[in-house]
Amino acid sequence: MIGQDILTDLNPPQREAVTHGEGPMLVLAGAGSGKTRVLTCRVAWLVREMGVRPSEILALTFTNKAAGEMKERVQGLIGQGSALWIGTFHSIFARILRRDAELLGFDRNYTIYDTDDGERVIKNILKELPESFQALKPRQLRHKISRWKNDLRTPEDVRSGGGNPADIRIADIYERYERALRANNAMDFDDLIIRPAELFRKAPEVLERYRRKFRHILIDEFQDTNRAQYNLVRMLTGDPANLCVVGDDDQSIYGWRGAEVRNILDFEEQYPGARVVRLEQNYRSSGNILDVADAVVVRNSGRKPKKLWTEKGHGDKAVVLQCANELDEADQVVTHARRVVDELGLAWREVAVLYRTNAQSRVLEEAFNRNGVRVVIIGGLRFYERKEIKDLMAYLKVIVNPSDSTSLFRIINVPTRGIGPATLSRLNQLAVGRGEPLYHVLGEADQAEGVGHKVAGRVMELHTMFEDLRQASRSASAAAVVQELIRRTRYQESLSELDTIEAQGRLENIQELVNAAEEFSERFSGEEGVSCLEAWLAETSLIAEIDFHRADADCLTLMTLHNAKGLEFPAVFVTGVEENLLPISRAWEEDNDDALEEERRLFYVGVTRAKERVYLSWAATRRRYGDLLDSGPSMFLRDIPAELVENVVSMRSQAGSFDTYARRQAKSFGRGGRGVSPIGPQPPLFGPSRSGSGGRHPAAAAAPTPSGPTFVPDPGVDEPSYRKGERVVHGRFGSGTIQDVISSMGDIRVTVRFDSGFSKKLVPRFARLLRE
DNA sequence: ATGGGCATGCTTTTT
DNA sequence: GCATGCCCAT
Ligand SMILES: Nc1ncnc2c1ncn2[C@@H]1O[C@H](COP(=O)(O)OP(=O)(O)OP(=O)(O)O)[C@@H](O)[C@H]1O
Repeated sequence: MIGQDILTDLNPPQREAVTHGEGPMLVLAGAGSGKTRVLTCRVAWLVREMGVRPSEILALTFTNKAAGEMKERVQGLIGQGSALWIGTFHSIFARILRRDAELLGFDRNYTIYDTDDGERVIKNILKELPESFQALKPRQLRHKISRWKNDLRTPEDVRSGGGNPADIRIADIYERYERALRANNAMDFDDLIIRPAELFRKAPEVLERYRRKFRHILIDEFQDTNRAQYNLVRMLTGDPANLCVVGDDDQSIYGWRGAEVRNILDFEEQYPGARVVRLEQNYRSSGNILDVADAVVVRNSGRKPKKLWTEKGHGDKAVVLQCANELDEADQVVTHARRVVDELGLAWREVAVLYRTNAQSRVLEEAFNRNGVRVVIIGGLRFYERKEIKDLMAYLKVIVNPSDSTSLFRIINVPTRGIGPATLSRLNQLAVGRGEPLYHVLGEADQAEGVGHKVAGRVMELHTMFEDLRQASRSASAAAVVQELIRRTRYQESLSELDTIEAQGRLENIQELVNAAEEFSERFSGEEGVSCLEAWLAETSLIAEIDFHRADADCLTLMTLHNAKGLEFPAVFVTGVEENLLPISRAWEEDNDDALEEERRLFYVGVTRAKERVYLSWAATRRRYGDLLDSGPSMFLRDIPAELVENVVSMRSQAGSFDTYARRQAKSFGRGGRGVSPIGPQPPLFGPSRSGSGGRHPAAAAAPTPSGPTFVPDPGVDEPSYRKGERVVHGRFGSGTIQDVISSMGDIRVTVRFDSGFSKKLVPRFARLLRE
């Protein structure tokens, strides 16, 4: 039978999806059911059996790593594949944009700005605005603007949309931001999705070209596409739409960045006549693991019901680790990781430790290091976000795109070369006066008013260097340019002279960057009209930390739950399964049930990464912002049937409850030291266990403590009731008036209108509100 | 121009 | 609690 080898390892519904002919198709299925495998095999099938040329297939994945793996596997099946367009939305459309950027008023060599660059632009804009704008935070502004862009709202839309007055002011900043990016010949991440749609509208012939080119479009992790991405795909698909999307609404975990689950839920309406394939057999996890994950996610409303089954049997129970604090938790995780590696005969690379926030990684990392276990941490401070790396990249961006003044500003005096703020402002004045980018006046620094002879000379020297490197970059490899850049800026020397441990680390990173450039240069086979350096910059701008993740070193992996999506490990630890952490407390934001549901899905994603064993750990107290936070087990743990779980209570946790008890006693009786009784009452495993946190916040420290000998704290005591119209003071937001009081899920939430004009929904228990 | 000292904000997740 | 960023003194 033809195509036999492609279909061999597929079950009947998978085959149905792989061999589906023309027209739209949705593969909607739970975790580990082989969706990604379907997509890969389908690409191979289209080429081998349907006569589709590789260059006519567009496959969109969530990460570059997933794209690489898919490419590799397809190549294995069809023996070719370099012509395939497989990549992330961002990298594919960055490429498409590069070709026709001129039609949008950008140059082909445009720079891609990351969030940090975007914030710099906003900071610059704020400098030119009156005092009343200065309280706005660049970070939040950038986030807000990004959301608007993803929702396809222009500054005009925001202004006329009848939003609150604050937003209308911010629309001005938004408009300036867009102008600034254009002046810098730069695009941010959102532009990479929005601008192609703009291009297609402006130049229908370009759209037509790509429509004809991409006869088949396939999308993985469809539940995490946003509105702009959906729109783009909609434009590109013909009629009938040869569009195959694959996803799981239960794994939608990027709502906070604009992803729309509705894209997948409404697919059948949007593409009438779409074939829907459901996969129900899970090949990854044992039964208990699936049941644990299901028990939590089943509580979500508005999901497409689905039940996975497995041939693997129940397998091991999930192990719930109750710990005293985050240090204890880390020790427990290490101990059990050792044990499971031993019991199941695993390599360290087959174990993953997951957490909700990057901040949790530090304690875990240290515990593993102490115990001689090598770990690799994904995320947190990313390689291409380190200062020394960003500096060098900024030079390269200027070489490729001289209009990029944001990058030029960044490095014009790094390492220091005597071009101080005064010089800079004069140069800038000259440039602005001429309506040119800063770079253009570097060569004539001696013409600028008030710039000394010596300094002007240095500026012109810098200009010469840029020009030389620009010249060289047309033919030389990226590696050669980087090396020459480092030599001429004396970047390494300037670091070595510092002679600190920190500088040592930075030097190593620079070496690492040179290696990366070399590796790329060897791989670079030449693209029409694109230099090696340009191609390398484009790639590095869109790289994610997870893309580096390789299975070669035998290291245990530490990463966030988000980064774990799409991966699988024999043993998985989901840590910090506590109230306020998973689900995370969002006391400072608008509350809605959607957020809680997304937390459930995050838990679901984490648990379903496990093949054989899953551990769920929680700590009774945890240090956060330097405050001690009493949290208690996550509500998710309560949803798991007892028979699926094995409970382990750490030694310190047993002793710790006594400690806590003693501390409370000491507090309420005004005595220090430990209690006398060696046997403290045990706290209930489930149920509230909170108190005011200590630390630098007087409001919290003033919380009353329970006085009786029973341990169960009285939740009413430290939660004074609030009334509408009452005046309160918040540590950060200042004073305001209570607008509304609601109680939901056992929490009291108040809406406060602060005198500064902002309204916030707050949970008084966390928000440290004081009465005025 | 550097470096120490202080203040601030941050911890939700990232292409 | 930590990291960054700003200010001022040198
Ligand atoms: N028909 C099959 N027979 C045996 N194993 C399979 C089959 N289909 C998939 N698998 C295996 O099941 C595991 C999960 O597959 P895959 O990653 O494609 O699932 P997925 O649906 O994309 O998962 P998730 O949504 O959780 O990322 C992989 O190890 C894969 O090799």
